[in-house]
Amino acid sequence: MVVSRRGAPSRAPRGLSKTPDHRILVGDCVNEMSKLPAGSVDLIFADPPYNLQLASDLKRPDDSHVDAVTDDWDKFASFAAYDAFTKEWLTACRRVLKPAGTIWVIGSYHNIFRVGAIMQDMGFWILNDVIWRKTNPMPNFRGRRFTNAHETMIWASRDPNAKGYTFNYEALKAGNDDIQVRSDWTFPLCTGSERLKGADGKKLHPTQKPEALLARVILSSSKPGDLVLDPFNGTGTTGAVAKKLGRRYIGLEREKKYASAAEKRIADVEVVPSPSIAPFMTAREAPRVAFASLIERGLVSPGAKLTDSKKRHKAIVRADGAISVGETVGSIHRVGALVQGLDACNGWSFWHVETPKGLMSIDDLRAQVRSEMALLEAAE
Amino acid sequence: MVVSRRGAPSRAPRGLSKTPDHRILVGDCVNEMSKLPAGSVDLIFADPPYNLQLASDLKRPDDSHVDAVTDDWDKFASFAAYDAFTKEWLTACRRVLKPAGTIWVIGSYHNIFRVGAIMQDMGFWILNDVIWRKTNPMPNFRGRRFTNAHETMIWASRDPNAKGYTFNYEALKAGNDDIQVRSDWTFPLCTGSERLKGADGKKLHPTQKPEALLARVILSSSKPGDLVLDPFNGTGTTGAVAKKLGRRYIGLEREKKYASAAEKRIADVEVVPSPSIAPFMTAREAPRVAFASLIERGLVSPGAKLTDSKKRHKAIVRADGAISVGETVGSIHRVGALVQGLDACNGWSFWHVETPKGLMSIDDLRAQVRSEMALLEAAE
DNA sequence: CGACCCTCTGAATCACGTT
DNA sequence: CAACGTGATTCAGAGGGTC
Repeated sequence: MVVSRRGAPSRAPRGLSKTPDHRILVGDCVNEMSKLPAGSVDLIFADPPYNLQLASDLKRPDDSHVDAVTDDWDKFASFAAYDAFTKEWLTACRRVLKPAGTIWVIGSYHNIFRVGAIMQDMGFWILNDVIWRKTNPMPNFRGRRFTNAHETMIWASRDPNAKGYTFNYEALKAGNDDIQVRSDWTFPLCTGSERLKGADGKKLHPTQKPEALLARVILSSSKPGDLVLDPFNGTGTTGAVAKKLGRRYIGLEREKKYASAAEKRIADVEVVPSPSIAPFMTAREAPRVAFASLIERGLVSPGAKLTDSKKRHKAIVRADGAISVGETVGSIHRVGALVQGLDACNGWSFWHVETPKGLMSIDDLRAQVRSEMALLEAAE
Repeated sequence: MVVSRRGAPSRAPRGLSKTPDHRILVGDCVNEMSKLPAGSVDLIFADPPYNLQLASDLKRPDDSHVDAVTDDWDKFASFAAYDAFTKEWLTACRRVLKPAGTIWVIGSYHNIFRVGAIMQDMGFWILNDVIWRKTNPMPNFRGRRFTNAHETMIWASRDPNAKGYTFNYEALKAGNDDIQVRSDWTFPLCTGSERLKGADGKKLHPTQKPEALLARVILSSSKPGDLVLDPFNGTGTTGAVAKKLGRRYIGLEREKKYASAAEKRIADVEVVPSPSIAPFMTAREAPRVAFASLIERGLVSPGAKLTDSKKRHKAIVRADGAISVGETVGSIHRVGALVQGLDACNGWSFWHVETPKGLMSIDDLRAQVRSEMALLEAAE
């Protein structure tokens, strides 16, 4: 069972749960989503169909059928049909998404501009557009355009100014040689043994995405135990990677052929060892330690002298946990800002104290307190 | 005299012409375009306001202020207002464009989806979307998103199935080591001496584009002697590059300050004797390979054990590309430094992994990825 | 003159919990 | 719900000064 390190499991224990952790529902995605509870999904990944043939299976806003894409008029008619289709499934997605959930949509220039504009109009808030750079794109045979070597993903929160969405910044950065991950990602196409084949030995699905792409999506914007939904399940890449990474999954798929292939695929997936995906404590999430508690624990004495690392500024520690420079009294942050003439300052990293081992930042002393606290908690 | 490559001069001989080859018209771009003859322009490059929306100011971690775009021209009341503005200038552009002319529009995720959808609705036909990958983007200071490291350009013809638009495929390919030019281009920001400065020594314009970007746009989709138009002239980068490459130019600019600076700039430009493409097709950078990509490519598994060459230290590989020793999680470099009690460590040479061929440094695995990438690129 | 260090800056939708 | 206080957070490159 996947458990967050700091508290309750994010789902019911397996024995009590009536629904499996990974399931594919066969049917129209809008219809299937209508049966799911609102605000229940942590992360959505959607790879909607975007060729005009598929759009032609859809209906115009006036409910008439679009039956051909042969002439220009119908090309524009199918834009309208495509927009209506897009609004419909995005509306259903927005309903099932948790307030702090986020959604990824992938597309090419044929559809991504329409999708992006509609998402903005619906109230989604774009966090990033991310480019998948293909290392091995299909060349442009006729030499009339640039090689179409990328696809675009939109990553958005449900609402403007959504608070608390998941972005595993520190882990991503650590996996990227300590440099923050950019909005352009480079991956090869899904080929070789990863590509699902039909009975005829041909590729089963025309747009199967590489697992590496999904892995970065899921690792960046969800936590173990989270519920991931893919309204256009296809070969189940999202589900396979979600399971591998310890996330729960619901895939929606209209065609039984794909649904059953995906089910087999997901069933065969083994979950990676849990330590390799366990959440870890980031600086942001670390428990608060007041400066006063350093004094209470005897790590800093009232009356001690604080300086910055270059000893340009001095402050005196008060018994109450405030510090003073001349007549000025305030928190480590406020006084640190004041002496530097800045609006803000992180007092923990700015101020240092002389110790037998040399000058030490009070942040290092705080780390001592935190590790003591962790030991105490473990002993409980 | 500048002539079209394939025959007749594309304009009147200089002695008879009343209009200069390179000019800037001061005024609202829609109004100014209404005075130009229909179907007279070969290529449009447009860098419209992006409609950036956050008013609150952003600071770097060192508390310095980020000089963002806060100009009035980038303020719109709503998406609807921005859409109306976009439709207006695009309509004017479409009128002045020749039937075989093409248009480029650059933007970011704030506006490009709206612009693209409107272009499609108006009947423009998208030929490519092209990504400008910035080598040196501004980082994400708060660590809440991916580094916004690219902008998107839409390249479109006036009509669906437009015949005879200019695309200098062979020349581009020849200038790119005989490989088709892809839809993702890598260039640095416009900085240093190329960046126009005001009297105060600060940047004159907040959004000046690099000349290398415009050079590739103009070289790819226009011919010498062609008329290039930029409805949002700004500092005149489009005009300067157009002149350098032997194209004619009309720039439209509302603010006199920018118009006069651009006029001086363009006047100083010398036309290159025979436009050669090679200098603009910058070499591809050596690919940077992150530790996470070894996992993504299956060379290292999540949960695998890393050791140093003498097997004194052990670490576990996480799915996200970080590694862990006990409760400690971090990059290969940071954790390598920690276990050795050092300030720094090159994780690539320090950590090894057990393979069928014996203990192998992860640096050797990285070399494998690099050679695979080189092979794939060469095979394009 | 090079090596090294410090400073500055670039189209950016860049917290969050408590009171 | 607004105001407030704490405190977490950056990459590449240009340019200038010093040793």
